[in-house]
Amino acid sequence: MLLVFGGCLVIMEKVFTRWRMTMSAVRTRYAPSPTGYMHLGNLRTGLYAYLTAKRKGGQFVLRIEDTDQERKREGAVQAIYDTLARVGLQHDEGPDVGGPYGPYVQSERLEIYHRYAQELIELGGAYRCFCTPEESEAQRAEARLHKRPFKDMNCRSLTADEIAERIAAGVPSVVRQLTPLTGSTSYDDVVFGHISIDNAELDDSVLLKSDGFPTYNFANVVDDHLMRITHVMRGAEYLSSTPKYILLYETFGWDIPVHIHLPAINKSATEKLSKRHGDASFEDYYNKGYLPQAILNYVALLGWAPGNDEEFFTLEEMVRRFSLEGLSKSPSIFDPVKMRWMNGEYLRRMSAEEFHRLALAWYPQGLLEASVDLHELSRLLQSRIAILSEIPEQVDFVLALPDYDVALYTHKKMKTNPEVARRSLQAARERIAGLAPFDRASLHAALESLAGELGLKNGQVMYPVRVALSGKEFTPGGASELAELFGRDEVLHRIDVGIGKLENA
RNA sequence: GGCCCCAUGGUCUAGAGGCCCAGGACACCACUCUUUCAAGGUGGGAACACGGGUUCGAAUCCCGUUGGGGCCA
Repeated sequence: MLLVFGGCLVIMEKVFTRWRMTMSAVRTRYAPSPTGYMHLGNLRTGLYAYLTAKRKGGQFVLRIEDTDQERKREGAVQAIYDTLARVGLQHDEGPDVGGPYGPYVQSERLEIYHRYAQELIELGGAYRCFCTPEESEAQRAEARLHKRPFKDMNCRSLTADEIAERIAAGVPSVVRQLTPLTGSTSYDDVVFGHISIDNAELDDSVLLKSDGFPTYNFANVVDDHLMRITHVMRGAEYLSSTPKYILLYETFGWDIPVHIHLPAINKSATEKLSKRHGDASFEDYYNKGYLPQAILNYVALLGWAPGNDEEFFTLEEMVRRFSLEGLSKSPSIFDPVKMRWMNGEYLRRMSAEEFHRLALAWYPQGLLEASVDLHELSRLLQSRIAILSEIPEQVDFVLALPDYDVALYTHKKMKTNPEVARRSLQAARERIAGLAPFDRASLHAALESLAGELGLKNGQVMYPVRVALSGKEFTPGGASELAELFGRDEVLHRIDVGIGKLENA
């Protein structure tokens, strides 16, 4: 009778918990480590966390996980703020903006972890371990030999007196999670479904290090609970250690948040995105001339699908369209080619003025001072580049005519060779010298009719002129566009150089 | 090695038993437009890892194999 009653209570409590979870506002957090760079997979996790919260009108919290003091880097926190600001993921609470559940930097929460570690020990969920690193290592090796997880049975069974004695003697200690020897722990992940593991398989991992810092294994649970996080989103690498966190929540008697693990983003089937190759971080791409919005958009699509064929979304649209059902469980490979295409697409879709404003930062200094219509140059460039960093190489011929080879004048499809080119250039020079007005349309018309008069194809005149003006095989814009850009004097000069080359060949 | 997870074209994915001899996008190829190259337009090749079940019917459900990833070392 009592058992039945107890069972009812448990069920009621579960129902109540679920009810409370759905009724209260969604709170998610983004918890990067200040390592100095923002991994794209990480950024995506932050994005999804943001979307999950905002979709339901909830809060998005920024927490700095700096318990790994070795990986900490100067200026890294600022870099996190900068990146979030650039992509538009505005946090409601965080170290810089404050909030009711601070501090939001883990290294400033050490007493909190100490307090809860002590409580956990009293609740039987953890124990003090006095083993030296060498002793622990030996035990671990022993456990491995027997294919058993590591549980420090010696320290687990220390009496209160023994513990007090050692503490009094100043023996350094760590706090380890006390994982059950029997039974199993399970939870339901939104993406991966039901995850279950035998408790016997769990390691007694360190919760609090001897230097007083907590490990991720402990801090994430304490903080997520204290910060009222309702939906935990993180990389799938935590999928199999989450049962240990569940155990912690249960021992403390805390509500278990919804867990959402996200598959990794890799470089290839066997390689991860690595910092070394400069292909892993937001900054890498940003500095290469990729647009924050394009990066965010592309990354959003790695692991999430809206359910239809759309693939261009502003952040606001993503907030509206995002749904956890669209998350996929298999890891994805970052495709730099498609990333590049998408960035180009963003470039092409923006207004000419907006593009020009961005392009300005990539023009060589000399060009900014030259008497060249940069608005016009930008217009020529807009459909021809996919990344802003391609601008310098595209416009290098504008300031100075390269020393090119006359072989350039030979083009099969255009039906030109040095002979034809020389004839065309000489005639074009004459025609252009007296042309008025000197603009693209009249230039085009003049060269076109010139071709007719010479009995040549348009390309047989246009192509040599374009080569003479640029000294390059490919250029943004054709003969008339470039001529307009340069102005008469420069055009005549460059054509003369071309004729000179052809005569000496 | 033990445990957990994953599996649609080269890549990102749609697909939640019949609408699928599988749709979209990038990439690739061809054609087209054309004053070069792009951009644009049109078309094309290309996938349900394998083997067993379940079912009238499976890419979709179950089991196994293979491959891959993660965690613990």
